[in-house]
Amino acid sequence: MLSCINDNATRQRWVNMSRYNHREVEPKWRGRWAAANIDRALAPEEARGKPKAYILEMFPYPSGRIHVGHSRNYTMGDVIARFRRANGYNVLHPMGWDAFGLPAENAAMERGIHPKGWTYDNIAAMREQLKLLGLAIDWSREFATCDASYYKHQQAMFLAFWRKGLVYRKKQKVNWDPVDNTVLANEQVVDGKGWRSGAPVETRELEQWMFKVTAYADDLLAAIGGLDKWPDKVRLMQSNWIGKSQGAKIWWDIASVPEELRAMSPATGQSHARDPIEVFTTRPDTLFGASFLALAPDHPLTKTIAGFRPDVAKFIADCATLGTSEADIEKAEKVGIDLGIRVKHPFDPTWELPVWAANFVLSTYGSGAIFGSPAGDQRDLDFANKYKLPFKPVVLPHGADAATHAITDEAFTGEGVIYNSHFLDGLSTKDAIARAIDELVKREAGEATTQWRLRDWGVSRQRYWGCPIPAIHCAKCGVVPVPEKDLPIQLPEDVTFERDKPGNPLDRHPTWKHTKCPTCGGAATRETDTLDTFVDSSWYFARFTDAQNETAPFDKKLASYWLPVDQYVGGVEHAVLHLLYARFFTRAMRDCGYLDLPSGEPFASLFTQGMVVHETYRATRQVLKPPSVHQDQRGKWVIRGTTVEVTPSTPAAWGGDPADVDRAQRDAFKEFKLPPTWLTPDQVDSSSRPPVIMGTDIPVSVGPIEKMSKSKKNVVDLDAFVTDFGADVARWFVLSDSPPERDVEWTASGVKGAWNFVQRVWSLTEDHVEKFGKQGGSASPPAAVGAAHALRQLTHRTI
RNA sequence: GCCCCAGUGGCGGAAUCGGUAGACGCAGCAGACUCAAAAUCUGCCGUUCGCAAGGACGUGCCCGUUCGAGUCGGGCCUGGGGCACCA
Repeated sequence: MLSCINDNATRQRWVNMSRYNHREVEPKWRGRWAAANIDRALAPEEARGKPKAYILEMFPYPSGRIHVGHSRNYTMGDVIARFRRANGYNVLHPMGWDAFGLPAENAAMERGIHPKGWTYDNIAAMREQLKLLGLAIDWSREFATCDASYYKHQQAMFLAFWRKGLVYRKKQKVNWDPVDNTVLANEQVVDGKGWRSGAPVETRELEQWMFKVTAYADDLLAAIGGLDKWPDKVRLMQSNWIGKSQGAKIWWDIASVPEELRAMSPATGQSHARDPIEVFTTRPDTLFGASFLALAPDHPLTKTIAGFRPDVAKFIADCATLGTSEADIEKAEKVGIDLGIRVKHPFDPTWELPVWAANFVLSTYGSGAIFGSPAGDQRDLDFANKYKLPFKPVVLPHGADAATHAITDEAFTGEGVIYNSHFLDGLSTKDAIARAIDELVKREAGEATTQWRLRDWGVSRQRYWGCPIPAIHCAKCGVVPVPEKDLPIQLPEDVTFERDKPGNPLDRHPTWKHTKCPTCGGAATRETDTLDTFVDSSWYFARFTDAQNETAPFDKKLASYWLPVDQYVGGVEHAVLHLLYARFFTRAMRDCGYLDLPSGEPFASLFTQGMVVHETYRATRQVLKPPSVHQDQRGKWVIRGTTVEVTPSTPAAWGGDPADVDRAQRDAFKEFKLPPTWLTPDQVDSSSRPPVIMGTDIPVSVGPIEKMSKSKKNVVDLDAFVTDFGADVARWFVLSDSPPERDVEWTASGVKGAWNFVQRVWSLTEDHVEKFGKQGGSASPPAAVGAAHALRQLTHRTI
């Protein structure tokens, strides 16, 4: 934008106009930069002493079109990349596409198109839009994760992880839609029902592929301390997610069980009628306040009881309709059922406690069983009160009187002095925990233990549009890896997505899964699960360092030169999962010999940018009459002078389908309904209050200011904006309007400010050139196409 | 429900150690210049009472610590992100 104008005629024209014409300037410089190839990262041996700088923004999912909300992330990375280059760094600033995922299959199902075509079409459109922004990106390294040339390396790495013992198979719960006969993602479960079928969701257990993230739990936690260029909030979220807690395992001996359970137990070996129940607790100091044991609905013992108790079976089924989302499970009303088992208190064998199943106990944490100590835990207290289970307080807050302190509706979760607890009386919370564990060990009723919240990563997806898992199921040899020479296992393209053909298209494909066992040569079937798309994004940053490599995921030397990423920029919504998985994957790649990176940390510095938000607009429901409504070129009924669609009501004289009515009859429509749909900002005139539909006086209701999203239609399309105002206005606005880590609200007044600023900068330079003329060599170095020239422009840009 | 973050004029925000709340900017309004517009320049710009001088209130809410709180402590409220199959 500050670049001098070398072309005299053009300059004269603009000076006369005295106005910055982005429609000429921006394409011109984009073309020059592309021709000079200034954005190409240098190979290490070319760099000759330049320090490296790897700048990366979280790569986009190709959902369709880019709106100005997306542009902030890339603009921030772009500014850093240009600044580093101007400072003499060898900069790697690449771009690619996180291209596998559910939306492509949804589009395929809804519109009868192929996920592959949909995805690559979107990529083509979005690439052109991104280029309009004039980003300093090394496009020679572009790839999409759905390219077989990318995922074949992912398959090879999967096999390497498998050999290293980081891959295993395990039963996992999934959401099952009994009508569509398909596995549902959590977002596809709405109020406990499948989003398409509306049928109550069931949970099923499937044998799934797992990555052993917990093998690195200690290191993933400890290394957070060294990530000093990460935001504190992200480090805290990661620590909490890994969730290391010290506590105790306690084994509760069985006192009595229902007759049916005793009868079905074997005389020797493991038996639910005899084996103690294991629970994990961080508060063994409150053991004397125990009131009950609670098991997860899918605890093995609960399931066994359900075998002869229909009420327990129904309880399990009811819990299953909540789906697998932890948020849904914990928000549900706390309910439980007495399993008819009694256990002995570890410190007093004459004290018997009931064993319940409860919907708030998670089978995925600890042993899937807890002991309830109601006075010290709100959930336990609510549960005890609801089912009239007796309890007593055992922690006396500092300053409280033991004679009068009582717990009714509100638990006391803080620290204090233990009382009502025999040998623990008078101890502090901390001392009582140690003392209780000593006693448990002495009585062989428990032991100290470390518990992690972090679970292993289930990577199996029963979906088509993902990376095929390179495994073969053989009746004789079991599950065997695909030999590396047979990679890639490519997705078949002749698949169908009709709704009435349920399940995974890979699984029902007539030929694809049938193959030979690589071990015995007998008939065998391929694994039809594909990998979680988080796997694709767990190593793409390494692929960018050597994106064209055909024989390996990347050259070890190149990856070791560029990694770690010096500045990673992305949304805080990825603060836990994506970043944690990438940290795991990098360690796994290191330990499988792909990478020379002792720390195993992929991102040295992280920045989480704020969102771009915008007002939302909704049409207010009303009925319109014919003159204000007409049919546009596509045959849709719209409000005259707008693109807002309305629904024709059936004419009074005709009772059939409106689509069948002939022209004359259509003109006879008496009424059109404007439903309360979301409206895009360009359909709304927001200069009047209340805002109205553009070109009409129909009022619009203004909704909350939200993150720009397709579903709320509060998006400003990038193409149209750049055509009207230019990329620099868009870039300047998203950078200047608000601190980068905070949200920025896209407003007309903000755009005007950015526009005025760009104009002012332009006229400043224009005036300068007019008054003082060009300063010969210093303003325009002789080697105008060389790096010096580019560097000078970038310096100007960066100032 | 649990974990994390944010709340200050019309808007973005500033106030670095507890010491004049609203720097700076955007938008807006008024004026100058201009045939006119744009650009530029000047002025006004938290709410409220007042002719004015000046006063009162004011940093999401309540309570506390302090001579003094946007800032420190406790308790809330609202909005946003995440909760392991959206990406």
